[in-house]
Amino acid sequence: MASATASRRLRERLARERLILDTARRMLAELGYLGLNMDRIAEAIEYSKGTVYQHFSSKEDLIAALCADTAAARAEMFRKAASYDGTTRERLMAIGIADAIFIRRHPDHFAVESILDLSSVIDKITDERRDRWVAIKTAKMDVLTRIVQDAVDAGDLVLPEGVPLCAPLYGMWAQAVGHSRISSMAPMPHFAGVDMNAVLWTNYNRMLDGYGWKPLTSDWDYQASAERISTTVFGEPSPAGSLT
Amino acid sequence: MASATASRRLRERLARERLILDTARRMLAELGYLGLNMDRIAEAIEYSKGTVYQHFSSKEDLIAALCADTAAARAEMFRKAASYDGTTRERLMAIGIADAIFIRRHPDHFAVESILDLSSVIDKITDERRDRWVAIKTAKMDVLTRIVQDAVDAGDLVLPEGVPLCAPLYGMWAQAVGHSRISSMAPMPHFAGVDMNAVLWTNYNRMLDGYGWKPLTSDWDYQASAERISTTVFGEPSPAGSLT
DNA sequence: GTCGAGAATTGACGAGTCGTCAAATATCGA
DNA sequence: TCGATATTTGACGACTCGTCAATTCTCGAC
Repeated sequence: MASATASRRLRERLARERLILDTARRMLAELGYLGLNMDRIAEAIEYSKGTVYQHFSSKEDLIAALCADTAAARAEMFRKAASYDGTTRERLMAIGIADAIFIRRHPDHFAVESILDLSSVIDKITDERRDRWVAIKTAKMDVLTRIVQDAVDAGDLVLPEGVPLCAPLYGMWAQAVGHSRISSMAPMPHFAGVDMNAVLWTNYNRMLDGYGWKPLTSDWDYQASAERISTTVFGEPSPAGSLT
Repeated sequence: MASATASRRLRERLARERLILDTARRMLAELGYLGLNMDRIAEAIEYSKGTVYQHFSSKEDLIAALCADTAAARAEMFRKAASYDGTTRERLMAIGIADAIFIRRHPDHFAVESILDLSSVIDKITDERRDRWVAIKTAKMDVLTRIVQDAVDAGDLVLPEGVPLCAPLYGMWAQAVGHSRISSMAPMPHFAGVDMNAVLWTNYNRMLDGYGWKPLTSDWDYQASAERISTTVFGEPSPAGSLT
């Protein structure tokens, strides 16, 4: 039965790929991009370097795989969050909460992703992996765009003439990206003692209030929503801090 | 007269440093971080590699110098913008405009800065240069915090209990950072045909409206403000696009 | 004009890493 | 047991970084 052998082979291959990924993730967190070393990885997993290159075409390709690994988990959390049954603004909030919980679960994901943002790095990964990477991002945007569309259809949100559907999303996305970058920089004295995570949430709400996305903060207890979403969808306490 | 010789020496040294920086910037834009090569720089400027290392202690140190180079120009533009004589919200807007014009003038600055954000890279630069880098960032935050303080003092802005002064700044900063990062990624189909720069400005205004920072968008022509600030302070057309 | 001490410049070199590939080894059905 | 096929190996070539002993240059003193 040839297929039994083939299936075992595949299983072993996947297990080894997992081993490489886990080892690389640990090393990357510890030593950074420049410290990550293919020879050391090979040594750590007790295979030769050639075998590592059977799985990943280059060091950068391996990093991209690390990224895709957590990004898949992130996309799944997005999907789950989007199915939350509430107002359109609560559903958008659910995505934000999904992301915040994701960050709590995978604190070093964005440090890895920021390596890939260097154009000279992304140029070195295989085409399939790059395509998959773009597909994941696109799927997330689809989920989000759908929520805005629903809000407009339901009359919760009225976008002024000339403002595209993606505008409020873009505001949240840019803030989330900026937040994760700033968090990974050297701490600024101006932010000492301030819960920047709570500030991020405050700013989300201020912006959506500015768009007039109903129900407004003044008419709804979003603190309670955050707790409800967190526990219902993810079974965890809210990551949003105290909203204002 | 020994000082004449010394002064000429210094001048020559500075000129060569300029030459190295300009060459490196061009190469970095063209070939990316991984493509940038100390031997090639030395060859291009027609000096030896050892001489390049007289100026910069490592490849990463050179990149940090590139960054500091434009960052100094940016800080100067911030300072100029902050002195604009208008409402507190216009003054904040002036900073945003300064930054947008800066991006227009130095389109590849953030690509360079993002290299430095990799922790394993910043670890390799000299202490003085790192300190200078942090000092520039801090100075910019000082300018901004001052504007928010003035707004609160003037009664233009009332921050709810528990919201720190830096909150609205953080929202703008995070969006600016996120925007520059997203812009340098592979283009998303959801944004095709949309002027993301105009969207960024829309979002700034929505958020500040959400904070109730007076005068609100509904009571003031910020389009006109943008044009006025751009021409008055920088003698250039507004980079904000059409605001909504 | 010449000299020589000290400053500036050079580029060969050691160390380290990436990615390859011919050779060695392991697997598995006949 | 055997041989064809799949898998693994690690020595190797190519490349880059950063160093430093050797070389060249500079400039004031005589």
